Amino acid sequence: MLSSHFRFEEATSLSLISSGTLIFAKNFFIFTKLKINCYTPCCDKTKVKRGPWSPEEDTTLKNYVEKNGTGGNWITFPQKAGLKRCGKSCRLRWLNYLRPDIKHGGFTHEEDSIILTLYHNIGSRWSIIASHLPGRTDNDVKNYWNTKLKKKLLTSSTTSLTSSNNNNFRTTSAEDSDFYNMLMPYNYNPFSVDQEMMVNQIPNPEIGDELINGFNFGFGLISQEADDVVSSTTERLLFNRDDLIEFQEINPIFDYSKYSGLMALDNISYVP
DNA sequence: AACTGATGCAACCGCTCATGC
DNA sequence: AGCATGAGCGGTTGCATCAGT
Repeated sequence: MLSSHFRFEEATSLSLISSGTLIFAKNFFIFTKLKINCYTPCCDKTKVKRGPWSPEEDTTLKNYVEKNGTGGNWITFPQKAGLKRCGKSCRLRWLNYLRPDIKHGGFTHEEDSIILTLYHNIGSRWSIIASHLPGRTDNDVKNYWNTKLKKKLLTSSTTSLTSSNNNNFRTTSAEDSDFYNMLMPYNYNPFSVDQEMMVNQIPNPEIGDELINGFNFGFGLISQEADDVVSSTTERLLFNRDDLIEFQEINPIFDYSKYSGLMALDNISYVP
């Protein structure tokens, strides 16, 4: 049994522009496609061990993988390796902790910069972001963002606002200043020319042009035909260049040339 | 020293995606 | 085309540790 339907919902969008100003753009209508389907648990949770892994379990898992590989099937892995764990738990433990190429320890300034750039461009696609940071896992990056980087970003922007009457980035500490320099447009481009740059923003005329540049997390879809465009697509949309050109024909205010390549949209804001 | 709230991070959960039949 | 299954993802939770009182 599989069914799906669409939903419009009112939402609040957090926008951060390059001057460090935080703006809440209210009354967006977020368009989401909902799917309702059957979900089959991967294992019987009453029969597997849960919680933190013991050193013995780690050794068993590591030894087995080093000798035999993962076998390409994590569901049957615990039985073969002699572990009383869920296959998903084994996979997670290996990928996030036991893999030999995992990098532990603090993130560098350069890594911060890469995370910020990618988060700006593609949002919380942690696996994609992690793929640009050798040795880092999606879980690592996600935790780092949620516990440190996000706060650092907000603190830094607040400091800038309170310490400056103009758009200069005068801050109260060298650390904040360095962090702000990192937020300025930089040259890091995670995608090759062939892969094309992914962008996920459409400027929203309801908010104003000043939000188009810099760190703009708000976007809108404009035109009466928006509903048709949206309905013909699926969630996690990826538009190619032809799509963008077509999109511009429908929405003259949208300048596709600003978006060289693919555009990823999870939620599409709809201005009725 | 004892308590309490904050923080960091490993692990889990629920879901979608991809693939094969 | 539709279904079943396993892999992978992102959000959330639980718990150990830390810092402050």
